Order: sequence, then C-alpha cells, then structure tokens
Amino acid sequence: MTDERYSISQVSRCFGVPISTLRYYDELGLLPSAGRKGNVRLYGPAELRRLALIQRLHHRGLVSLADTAALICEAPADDRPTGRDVLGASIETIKGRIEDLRAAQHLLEHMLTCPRADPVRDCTELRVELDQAVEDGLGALDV
Amino acid sequence: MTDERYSISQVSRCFGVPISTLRYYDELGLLPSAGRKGNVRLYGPAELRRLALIQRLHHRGLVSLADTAALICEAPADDRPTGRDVLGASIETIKGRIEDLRAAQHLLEHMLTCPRADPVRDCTELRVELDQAVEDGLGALDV
DNA sequence: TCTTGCACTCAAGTGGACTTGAGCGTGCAG
DNA sequence: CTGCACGCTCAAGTCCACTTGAGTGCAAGA
Repeated sequence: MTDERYSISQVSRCFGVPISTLRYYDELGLLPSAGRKGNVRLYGPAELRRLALIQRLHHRGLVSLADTAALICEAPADDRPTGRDVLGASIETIKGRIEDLRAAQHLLEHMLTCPRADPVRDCTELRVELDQAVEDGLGALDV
Repeated sequence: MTDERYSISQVSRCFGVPISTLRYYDELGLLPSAGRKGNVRLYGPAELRRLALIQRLHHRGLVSLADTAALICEAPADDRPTGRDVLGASIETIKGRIEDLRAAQHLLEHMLTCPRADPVRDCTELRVELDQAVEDGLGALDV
C-alpha cells in the first residue's frame, strides 16, 4: 500500500510463487516486470493483478501456460478472434475436466465406502461399470 | 466376446491408448499383460477392466500415474492403510481441483461475455476481484 | 522363399514447467 | 572497507508421462 513498487522477493512471498518462477514468467513475456531499477525487477499493481489472474487460470495445470498467455496477453487487435477461440475452447476443456473429475470422485468415494476388502477385485457394482466401458471399447473391434 | 484374449494392438484400438503407452504401463507394473504367447503380450477381460479404471482415474492428469498405481494395485494387506490414505487424499485433491476449475470457468465465461474490448484491462468487475486477491496477498507482507 | 505385418527390447529423446548452480554485481550496516 | 543479503544472467538439470528409433524375431500369405 505504502509503496506501489515491489521487489521480486516481496511478490514471491505475497503470492507464494517461487522467485525462479517469476523470472521464468518474465522470460516468457507472460509477466514482464513493470520496469527495472538498475537491472533489478520491480513490480507494480498491474503486474500483481496479472499474476493473480495467471494463478487463477494456471493453478495446478488448469490451463497450460501457453493458453494462459493467449488468454491474457492483449492480442494485437487483428488477433482478437484467436483470443476468443482460445477462450471458448478453454471453457469447453474445463467443463469436460470437471465432468471427468466428478466421475473420478464418485469412483474413489465408492472405493472408500465399499465394504469389500478390495473393491477393485470384489465389488460387483464397480465391475459392472467397468465392464460396460470394456464392452463399449470392444465394440470398436467389430468394425 | 468370441475370443477372451486380445493383442496389444486390439487393446490399443478399443481404448484409444497408444501401444507405446500400454507397453509403458506394463513396464511400470501398472497394467501387466495377462500372459504371453511366445513373448507377445496378451490381455484378458481383467486387464481390460483394469485399463478402464486407469483411464477413469488418470485421464488428462486427474490423478498421477503413481497415485493411480497406489489406488488400484492391491496393497499387500498390511499396506492397506496406505491405500486408504491415498484414496482420501485423492478425493480431497479432486474436490479442490473441481473448485479451482469452477472459478476458472466463471472467470473465462465472464471474459467471453464481457462487452469490454479487453476485459483484462478494462473490466471493472474483474479488476475488483483481482484487486481483492492482491490485497490478500499484500497482507502477508506486513507481518 | 520372400516379403509384409505385427510384435518385441532397450536406450535415448521430447515437451512442459520449472529448478538449480555457477559466477557476478550492488548497496548498506557494522 | 568488508561482508552479507539480495538480485542478476545463462546454461544445464529435473520430473513426469510418454514417444521414437534402431535392431530383431516370428508367422502367414503370394
């Protein structure tokens, strides 16, 4: 608040992002520093907001760094459609992943609560579901 | 259906998994073949089910291969708690990721529908949210 | 018999996202 | 003025999940 300009180590501490990562993002052009004093990077509010955005999108592999870059780097106007495309595609990808995760969650919860000692071998319910998947797959062989 | 034993290329085709990946999983012990004829891998129904399970868990990085292995390889009985732990932890991880994904999805949807030419720079709503995150982070500096 | 196709092994390479290390500069407290 | 914290660059290394390539074997069909 007092300052307006932050050193790389301050940014690192606030956001829990390693210094090496910040330098790496700078190198990529994903998060350039606001400027330099000597050759020391300084970050301002705009950079902090940008980093917050990057984190929200990229955190734990939600969106690849390349896509994140495509999404948040102001496109050169004529490139705008590209940005929109990535945007739409990313949303679809994310929706798909949420579905996948939900399925995996159900599966794991079943494994956790299943009274069978080894659900993978013994649980009928699980087996039925997996067999269905196998059937679906095998269908492809008869073509 | 007719057969009960499948070649690596058949399995590859049914499940859309590259042959190299199947060999890799075999090498890891994650998905051993049912046996070999000569030194050619053969897969049976149990292996297909196992592969279906692996896919559900591992698909697009949902769960790491190591964790997938921990989850589905029958633990040596005394190791059972370990399996349970991984199970619980995985479920929590997955829940967290679903939340993160939802947040990212909202953010992207806002960016898509926002009338501003460049939401990242111009959208007040977005800025407010990001500023909040920045404030939260900066709080850590005053300690 | 010869070729074609599928399978195998083992070692090395790939890509994404960083991390680590060596070697160097700079500013300020003691 | 010396030492330490902090910062810098550039090259190389790491981890994961595979993929690719070189070299080989076997079995069936023309």
